[in-house]
Amino acid sequence: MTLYDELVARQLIAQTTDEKEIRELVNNGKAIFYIGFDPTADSLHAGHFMTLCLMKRLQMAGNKPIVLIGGGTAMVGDPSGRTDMRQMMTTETIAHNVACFKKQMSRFIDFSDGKAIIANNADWLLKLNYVDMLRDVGSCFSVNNMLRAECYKQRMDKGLSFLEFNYMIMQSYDFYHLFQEYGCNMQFGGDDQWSNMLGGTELIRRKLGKDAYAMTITLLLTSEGKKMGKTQGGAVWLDPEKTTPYDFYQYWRNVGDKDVLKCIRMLTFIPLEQIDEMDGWKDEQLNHAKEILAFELTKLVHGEDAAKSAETTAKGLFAGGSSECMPETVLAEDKFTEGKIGVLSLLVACALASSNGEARRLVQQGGVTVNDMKVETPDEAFDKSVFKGDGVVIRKGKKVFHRATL
RNA sequence: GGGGGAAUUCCCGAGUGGCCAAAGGGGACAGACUGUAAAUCUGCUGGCUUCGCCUUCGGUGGUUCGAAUCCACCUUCCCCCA
Repeated sequence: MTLYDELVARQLIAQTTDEKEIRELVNNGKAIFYIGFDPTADSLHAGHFMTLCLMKRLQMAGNKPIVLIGGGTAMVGDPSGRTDMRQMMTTETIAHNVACFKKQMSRFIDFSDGKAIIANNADWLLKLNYVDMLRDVGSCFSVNNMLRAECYKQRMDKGLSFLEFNYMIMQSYDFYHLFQEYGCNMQFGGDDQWSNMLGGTELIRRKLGKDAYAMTITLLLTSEGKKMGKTQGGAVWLDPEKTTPYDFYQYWRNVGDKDVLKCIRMLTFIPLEQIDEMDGWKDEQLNHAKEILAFELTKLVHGEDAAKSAETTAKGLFAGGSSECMPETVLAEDKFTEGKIGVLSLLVACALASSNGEARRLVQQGGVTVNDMKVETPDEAFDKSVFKGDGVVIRKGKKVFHRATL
């Protein structure tokens, strides 16, 4: 099976400008493609993960990836998928984020011997002169067309600043620049980037009379239509400091039934034949498929050891027993009053509740268990001595485990 | 440049002088059921020393016994005209 067919089989491809040509380039390792990353946070998140995997697949087939860090475009802010204006970022923050990205990406992309390139569009965008720019590329864009683009349409009554309106032009300029500088002939991106990407191919055609291609990747949505990789607390990060490997594992362990196979197909490197076999799985087996998904992804992001440890921890905890590996809080001396600590303070100290009120509610609703004993009243207090040694295992709800020690 | 409108708790959105910690929905969280899934039902959703008190309704001042609600100025946004 060719690489392109595999991408299709994995349902990764959403739209293409010229399927035949792209197939040809990609399969023969002739694509020099770029994908843009906006450095809006100091870590990549689960949403970037699929993109990184795609880059890896393509690189393994001999194609050359260009990671384009949007240090310049971040100064503008992409309005796509946004109902409000992005917050402007300082140059220092952007530089810091860029550094963090580079580090995380090297896990997926091989940057040795010029097999991949990292570029930062701040290097050329920030130097542009306004009038030159207008004359040079501004004439190639039709405002009428731009306004028809989906990403702008959504913003027509919510407000769209001129700053953001220019995002498409910046992104198009990037492609144009990379085409000339590195012979970059293809751009990939999320499906929400489609119109921005077309802007680039169009600009190259107009300015240089040459063809470049664009392909979008299916956005990974849950069966409810929400973006995958988001939790109430925000994104699922790839940085173990921001989302622990255990939590990362748990996120995938808990995906809905309907989404499991889709995730396995799109995100893992498990051979397609095996995936097809899993396709018929139900109930118990399907539940097992989630373990596979969680394990595979954790392995890819955090390494095999971390994945194993996350798996063992999860199995230990959910099988009823306890386990060594779980988030832990060391209780400071001043949390105790006369050698005791109340449940409410305990929950707050372990960050299981954000306030005493929330802690009280949890207890009243019967959601708190300490060392397998349900806490009945908010007045309950624990003697300092019980925290000695292995400490105390606190369970909030069904899934959140936490250890408190001295 | 002129005219009209908007800003409410995590989000959407009611509320136009006291009965407002603020309807309703969504989300989140907890309980029951389960497979660490989904669906469903229930509870819950500002803080605290919790039968009471304190801080919130874009910002700053003001009117009033009393303001999310009225007035002034400011900020941001939307719509119409140019």
